[in-house]
Amino acid sequence: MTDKTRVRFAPSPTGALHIGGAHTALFNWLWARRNGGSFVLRIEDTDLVRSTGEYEQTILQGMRWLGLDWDEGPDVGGGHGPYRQSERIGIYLEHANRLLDSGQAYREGEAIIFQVPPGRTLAFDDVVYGHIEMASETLKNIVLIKSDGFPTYNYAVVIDDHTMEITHVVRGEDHISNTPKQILLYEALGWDVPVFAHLPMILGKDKKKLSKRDGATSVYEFRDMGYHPDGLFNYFALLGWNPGDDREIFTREEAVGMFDLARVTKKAAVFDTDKLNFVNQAHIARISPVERAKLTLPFWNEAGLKPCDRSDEWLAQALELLEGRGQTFRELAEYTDYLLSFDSVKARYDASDLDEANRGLLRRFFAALLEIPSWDADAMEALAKTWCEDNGAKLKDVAMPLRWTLTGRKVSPGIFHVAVFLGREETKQRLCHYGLA
RNA sequence: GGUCCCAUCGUCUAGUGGUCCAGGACACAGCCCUUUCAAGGCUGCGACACGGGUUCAAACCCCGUUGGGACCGCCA
Repeated sequence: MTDKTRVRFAPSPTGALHIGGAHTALFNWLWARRNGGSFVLRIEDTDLVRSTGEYEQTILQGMRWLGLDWDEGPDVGGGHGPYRQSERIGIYLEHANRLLDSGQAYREGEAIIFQVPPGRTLAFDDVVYGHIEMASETLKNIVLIKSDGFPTYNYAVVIDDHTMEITHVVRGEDHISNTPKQILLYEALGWDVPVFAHLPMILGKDKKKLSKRDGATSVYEFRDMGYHPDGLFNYFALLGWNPGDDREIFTREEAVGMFDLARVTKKAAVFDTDKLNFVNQAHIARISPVERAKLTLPFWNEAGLKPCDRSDEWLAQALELLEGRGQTFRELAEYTDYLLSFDSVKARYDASDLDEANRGLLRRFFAALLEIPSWDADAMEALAKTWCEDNGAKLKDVAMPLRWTLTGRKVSPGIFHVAVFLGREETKQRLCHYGLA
């Protein structure tokens, strides 16, 4: 016997780790860590046709990426195994036979079916949804063991949660209707019922269940789009829960310290990419420049920008130039492409917007700029301002063309800071390429 | 169809009978800053689904309506 909190996440390996599953896993993890309890990972692979070992691995990797570590599971073992339902067939059969012997279940062909007793009120007090009850006559008899010898979900989940000594069953709201059936089985087996906490569903923009139409649905897709696991974690935590004050940006550890199942909300939540982007941006901002560069590496590589030619320090500084611009690592890579490669500039800009009058003015200004004694942003800006004043021009008349020739874009960080980062020689070469120096 | 669940700004939410002509965040708009875009600051827009009760008093309690959703599989 133990009074230690034990929770579990029990995915079936029939696909990647999707948003709903990740959300459920995260809340279980939070509750386990908050209480110093154990987080158990159980694989519900009794659907022979759809389950694969490959998907199981994908789910495990997705959880690791999100930072959800488990204490017991198919890969790490533990004192309550095995952790794959397909390896627990004997246990299911043993208890099904007990039910057969006591006359509470009957055989139908190869299957074993539980006889639902009439006149019973099945009630439980959900941590999130409160008191819920259902009359037993609204239930059909429950198949325990299928003709193929494998247990059904509603039966296996009861056997497993009890034998694994799960104290809190934290799962999606779509299981509320299954709970009365499971309570019936707990009682028939003579077992205590665990605490139930159902979590609100996560919906797509159309307020329907998330589907392919809603874009990314597996956590891997978020990784590949450039989200930081801490950002996704933070956003998921905010879906159906809040700390009770105005804090919205927090680390995993901070969330553990604040989490409480009693503060979980009941209403289904719509997944909002805008808010996720905001939260992710905040997490990108709080990590160190070196870490930021490390996480941006794959996206620079993907864009063919050869970050390996640069030092870690150089890459970190390139990113620091962005000063908060960019909501994903993918955007960080995109917004710094001109720093790593002049080719990306040439592909975007051909200087065809400049007429001879413009070029004349710009050549005179850039000549002065390239001669500046100290290659420093403040000095450049000061020089540019006085030069423009003396020549009847506006600062943007020279700043924008400089921006275009250096970055190939109409928006960028402060252009003199870009020039400083690029260096006097590179700046000169880019200006020369466009015939402006 | 049966059973169950849900219902505050476009979205995430605070709110558990008076302190709420409803607070925060994202998004959106405007202003400031400014060489552009962000970031930051300020301002604005914007909700208690509807109808009945209960009460001196209701976003909060009760009933109904409407609208969503889930489950009702030898899927999980």
